[in-house]
Amino acid sequence: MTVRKKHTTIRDIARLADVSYQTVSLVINDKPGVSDKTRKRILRLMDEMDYRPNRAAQMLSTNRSNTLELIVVDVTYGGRLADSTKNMVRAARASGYGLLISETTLESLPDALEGAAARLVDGILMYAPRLRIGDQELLGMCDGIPLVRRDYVPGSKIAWVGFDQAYATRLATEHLIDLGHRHIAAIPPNADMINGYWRYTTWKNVLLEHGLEPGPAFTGDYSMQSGYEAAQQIIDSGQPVSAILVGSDNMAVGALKALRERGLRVPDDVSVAGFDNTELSSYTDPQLTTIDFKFASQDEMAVKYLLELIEDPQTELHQRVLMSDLVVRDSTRPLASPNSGER
Amino acid sequence: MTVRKKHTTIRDIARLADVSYQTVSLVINDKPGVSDKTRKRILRLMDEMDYRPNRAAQMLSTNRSNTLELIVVDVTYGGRLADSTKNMVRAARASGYGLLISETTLESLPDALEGAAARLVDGILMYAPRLRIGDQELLGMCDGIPLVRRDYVPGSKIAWVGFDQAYATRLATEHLIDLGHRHIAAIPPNADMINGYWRYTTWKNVLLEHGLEPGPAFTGDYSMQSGYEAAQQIIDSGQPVSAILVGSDNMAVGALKALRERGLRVPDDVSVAGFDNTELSSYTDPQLTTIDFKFASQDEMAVKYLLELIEDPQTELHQRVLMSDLVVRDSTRPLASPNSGER
DNA sequence: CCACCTAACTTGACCGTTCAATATAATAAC
DNA sequence: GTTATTATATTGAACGGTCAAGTTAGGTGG
Repeated sequence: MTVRKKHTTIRDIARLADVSYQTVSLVINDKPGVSDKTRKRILRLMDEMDYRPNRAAQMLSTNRSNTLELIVVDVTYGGRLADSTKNMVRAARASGYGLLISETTLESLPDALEGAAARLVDGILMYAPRLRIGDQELLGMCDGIPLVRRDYVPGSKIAWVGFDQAYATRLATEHLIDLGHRHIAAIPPNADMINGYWRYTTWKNVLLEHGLEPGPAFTGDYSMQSGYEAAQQIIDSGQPVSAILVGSDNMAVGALKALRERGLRVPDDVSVAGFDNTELSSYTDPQLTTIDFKFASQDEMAVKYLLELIEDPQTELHQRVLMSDLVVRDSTRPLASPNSGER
Repeated sequence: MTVRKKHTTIRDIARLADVSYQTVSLVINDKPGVSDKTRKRILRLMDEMDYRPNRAAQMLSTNRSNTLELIVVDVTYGGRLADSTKNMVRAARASGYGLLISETTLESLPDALEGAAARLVDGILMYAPRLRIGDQELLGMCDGIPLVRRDYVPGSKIAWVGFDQAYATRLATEHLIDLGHRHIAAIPPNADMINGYWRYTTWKNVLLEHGLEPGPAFTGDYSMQSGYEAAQQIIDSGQPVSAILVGSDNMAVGALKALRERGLRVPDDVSVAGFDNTELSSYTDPQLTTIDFKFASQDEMAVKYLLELIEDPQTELHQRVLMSDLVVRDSTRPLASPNSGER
C-alpha cells in the first residue's frame, strides 16, 4: 500500500529555486515583486515537485478557509434537498470555495454554529424551513460570520433568498377558483414549517376573499405517505370537495393514490394541484398541475449572495424574493356543471 | 452588524488560568499530567470565554483534519444521491468527523484528489458509478489517503462497499421467469455505468440460462424521461414483450407512462419490475414490484469502513458486498396463459 | 536526612504559511 | 558622481496549536 508521503513545502521549493521561501509565497498568491524569470522558475519547480499549498497553514495565517458551510436544521424529509446540495456545491466551487455540510437540530444549533466558527468557514448557508428565531439571536450565534438563509423568512431582516409563498399559493388557489371550484380542500406542509404556515393561511385568505368557505385541510410532512393519509382524511371528512391544493408534488402523488383507492377520478371528480414541479409531476396519471419553483436559481443565488457578503461585509442586508409560475397540466379542470355526464 | 471578534486562544486561557498554554493544550486533548483542580479551572475558563480550538492550527500541527471528503464523479442525475449524502454526513459526524463534498468529472479527478490532499482530509469516500480505473492508478492519485468507494466495483481490489448487482438482477429476472414470462425486455442503466453493465449482462445471461431469447433492451440514465423513451422504443420494436425489467423505480415510472399512453395495461398486458424500492414504488398505479436496496446501510458501512482504515491503515483492504431483496407488489403477475398461446 | 520517584507543569522547537518591514542592486535624475 | 527611485528579494515575526524533553515540588523509602 502506498505510504503517505511527506508533502513538499514552500521551503523545499525555495531551496531548489535558490530564493527565500517568502518569495515562493508571493508566487503562490500571484503578488507582484517577483521577476518574471524567477516566477517562471518557481512555477516550474512547483509543478515538477507537485507542490500544493497546505490549506491548514494558509488558514492559520489568513484566518480564512475558502470554505462555506451549509447547515441544515431540523429537516426530516430529505427529498428535494439532494439536488439543492449539489447546486450549492457547484456554485461554491465555481467561485473557488468548498462547501461543508452539516446537519443539526434546533437545540444544537448553537453548537453547530460554534463548530462552523472553529472551522474558520468564511460564510454560512442555512436551510432551516422550521426555524423561527429572532434576527439578533441568530446573528449573535454567528460570531460575525456572514449568513444567508436559503428559505422564505418573511419578517426577518437577515439575508435570505426564498420564493414568495403567498404569491405561489395565491396563484394556485385562484387557478382552482377560476376553474369554478367552490369547495377547495388543502394539504399544506405542517404548520411548524414556515412554508406550511404561509401556504395554509394564504389558501384560506384567498378563499375568504372570494367569498368561499375554506374546505377541510390536513397537513403533511412532504412524504408521499403523509399526502396519502391527509387525502384520506379529507375524503372521510364527508365535506364536499371538488379540488385539493396539495403542498408538494410528492404529497400529491400520495393524494392521487388515496383518491384512486376511494374510486374518485382525477380530474373528473376532483382536481388536484401540487407544488414544486418536480420531474415526477409529468409522470403521474393524470399529469399534475403544479407550481414551478426554480430551485436551482434559489440555490445559486443564495451562494452568490453569501459570497457578496463575504467580499464586502458592508453590503446592506436584504432579502431576495423569487416568484414562481403555475404550470397547468391535466390534474385540474373546470368544475363539471351540475349533473354533467361523463364518458 | 456584528463584527467578527478576535477569537480567544489557548494562550488567553493560559494567562487567565495562570498556567502555561501547553497545559491548556493537555486539557483540550484530555491528556494526563494535569491536576484535577487545574483542569477544572481551565475548563471553566474555556467555557466562560467561549473558547474553541482553532481547527486550522490543530490541522497544521497534527497533519490531520478530522474531515472526510465525498468525491462524486461524473454523476449527472441527482436523484438518490441526496439521501445518501445525508446518511454519510450523519455517520461521519457521529464519529466526530466532518464531511466535505465535492463533485468532479473523470478528467479532473486527479485535481479533485490533489485538492483533497491539500485540505488534509483524513479519508476519501468516492461515489463514481461510471469510473473504471486500475487500482494502482487510483491509489496512486490518492497520495496515501485511505479511500473507500461506495459502489459495486467487482474486479477491483480497492476497498468498496456495494450491492451485488448480479444477484439483484438475477432475483428480479428469475421472478419474471417464474411467473411464466418468456418475452422479457429490459431498460438497464446506460452501459457506461458499472451497474448498467452488470444489470444488462446478468439479465441476458439469466434468460439464456433458462433457454430464453433476450427481449429488446434500451438503456436509460435513471431519469423518468429516459425510462419513458426506452419503453416507447421497446413497444415500437414490435417484438413480443410481456414483461420489462427496468433499472430503477424512477425509470419504471417513465415506462408506466409510456405503456399507459400506448394502451397497454400493467400488469394485465405487461409486467414491470423496478430497482431501488424508493417510496415512489408504493405510490404508482399499480404499485411496483422492485428490488430493495438498503442504501442507508451501504452509506453507513462505507463511512465506517473508511474510519477503520483511518484508525488502522494496516487493515487488509477488502470488499463489502450487500445483498438485496425482492419486494413483490402489483406490477408483476403470472403470464395470462389463455391469451398468449405459448409458455 | 538524603536519594529517588512521580505527578504536575513549563520550556523550546516546530507545523507551513502570510505579512510588514527592510535590504540590495540596478536604473534614472540631476 | 552623488542621490533618489524603483524593482526585486530577504528578514523576522506571527498565526494557534502539538509534541518531546526538561524542571520543580512534594512524597516515599531506607
